[in-house]
Amino acid sequence: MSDGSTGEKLTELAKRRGYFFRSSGVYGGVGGFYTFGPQGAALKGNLEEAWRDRFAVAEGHMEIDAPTIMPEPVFEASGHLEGFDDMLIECPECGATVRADHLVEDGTDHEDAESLPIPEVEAVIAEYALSCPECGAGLADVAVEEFNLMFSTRIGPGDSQPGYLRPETAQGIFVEFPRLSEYARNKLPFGVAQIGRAYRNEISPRRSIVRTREFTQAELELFVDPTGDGPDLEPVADVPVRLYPASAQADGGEELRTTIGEAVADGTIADPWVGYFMGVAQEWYEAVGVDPDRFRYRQHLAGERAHYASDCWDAESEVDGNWIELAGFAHRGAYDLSNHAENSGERFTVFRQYDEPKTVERAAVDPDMSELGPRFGADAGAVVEALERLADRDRAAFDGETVTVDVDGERHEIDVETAGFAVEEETVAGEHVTPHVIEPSFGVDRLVYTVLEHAYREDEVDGEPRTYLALEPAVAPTAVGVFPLQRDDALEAEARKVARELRAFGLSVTYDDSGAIGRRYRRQDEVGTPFCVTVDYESLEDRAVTVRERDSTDQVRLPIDELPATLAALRAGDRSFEELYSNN
RNA sequence: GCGCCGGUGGUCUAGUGGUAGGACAUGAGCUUCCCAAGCUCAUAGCCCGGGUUCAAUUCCCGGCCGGCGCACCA
Repeated sequence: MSDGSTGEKLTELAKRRGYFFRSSGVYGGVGGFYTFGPQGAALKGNLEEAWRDRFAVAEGHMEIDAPTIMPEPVFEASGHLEGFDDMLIECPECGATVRADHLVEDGTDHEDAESLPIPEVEAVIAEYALSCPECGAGLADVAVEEFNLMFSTRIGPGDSQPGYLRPETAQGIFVEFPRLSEYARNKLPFGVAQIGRAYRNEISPRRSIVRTREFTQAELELFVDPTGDGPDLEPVADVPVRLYPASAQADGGEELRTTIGEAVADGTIADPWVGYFMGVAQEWYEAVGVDPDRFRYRQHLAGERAHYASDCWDAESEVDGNWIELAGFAHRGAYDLSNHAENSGERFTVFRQYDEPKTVERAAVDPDMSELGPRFGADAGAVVEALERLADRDRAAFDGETVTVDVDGERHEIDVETAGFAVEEETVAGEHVTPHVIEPSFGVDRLVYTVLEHAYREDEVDGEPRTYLALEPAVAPTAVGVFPLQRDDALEAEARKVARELRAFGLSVTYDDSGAIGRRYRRQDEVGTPFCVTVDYESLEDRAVTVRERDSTDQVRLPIDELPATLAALRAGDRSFEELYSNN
């Protein structure tokens, strides 16, 4: 056994045992892409299913499945075309690559260089004679290159329209908001979940499946009324959490151990919805096998927050000595919906009915077009609009005989009677509001990695070293290993029959009859199979088998008849092995 | 993208200017064996391209991939 880090040993185990490995290896591989092997795909699927159960089904939200390729306008609206774009400049002397916009911001009094077009950034660099922060070489006249983190493609042949692989699953939900809102019968709050792939052309993918170019997200977009009631915090109020607020990070302060209820009450977590999901997630992460001692919530620093987020907390896990982001809990405000409304011209609002209809006075005009038409010709429309705006803004302007409006710098005098000015009473039943978005966004691949890393164990059984994965039975990719005690036609036939019955019961089963029994236990230990069933000679007589638990290696004897239901209950967590063992 | 280091069976690794050895794993068999036992046999490897050379897995250059550091991570 090498004395490498857990990360190295885990990566090696993952390769060998079919959890995950570099993709397209026969052609040399390509950075940032991984294939989940048979065990990995099953584990990932189980985690996704667990997420779906908790965040979609148990919360009463809907789930959709949107395309991974979307047309350019979507990302113009979302801000990814602009904001996902880095301006890089490469030093001709030392070869260092630096962000051109950062260079400008540091070296001049420009504060938002990112919004400047590239030629202008180049001009500013030349003007101020900015130099390379690494070696000091002048960077005037060095080309600034654009690098967008989105993968681009063309949709259709010929002069087709540009498209992009989505950099987050969220946009697929936002874009369909009008229809989804209709489906939810326009009642806030409602949530839409999605589990799917997202793509980012990372400059430098690292650390196996922690940072890849194609990854799976599980996201929930909860649409809430900005003035509406918050969540019922009662179910999560007492959930203990470990918080690392922005203030503590800034001044080297301590992490905070508190509860969701207290953190929301004292304002550490500003938004109750964000707090609610942090509480739900805390318990969920523990249930699927994240070690609570290596888990925390870290608030984003002001400069770290995305353009849309007013407050954001990350769930982080500690793996191999580093904290990595597992999930983000962001309040996105109305940012996404109002941008899509503006860019698409569609309505991204929900009508909120007042408890009592309100009566309001409204000033309006009803111009006599038979007079304005002939008088202003093609400008008549603009004149009417000017009148409407004026009526809305300044009723007093209509107090006299005539009213004056400016259209394209020209003043026009119009009879108030011709304008058709009147103040009317109107009954308003409600108003259109753009919902705010609360977004819990989970990285599935990183969770797979964390769950494996936190489950990795080495111990000794009867003086022999053992490696095993203490995965939660509910998410373990293989539920049961079934063996004949030794090679023997009668034992093998019985064991195969047991395996068949367990599979018919919906359990994923590995059958293994090779080598010695101890070796087969170890093999299953290493992939994290929680239970193994061994058929021996006595089984043929007493219709009972040995069930062995992975972590303790304890064994109990169970009737074959009861096996499927008992193992299913053990897997679901409805029964515990300890209880079986002590009753045996 | 830059710098340093590296790339040999499935995995981990030894080694060499004349195409490679081990360990573990895997498969077949023997051993009536509930925690990696033993024995026999078998399968299986020098990242890719170019250069130097009679000859390259080995030396040189480039690429790809990986680790670490920097940068990046809306």
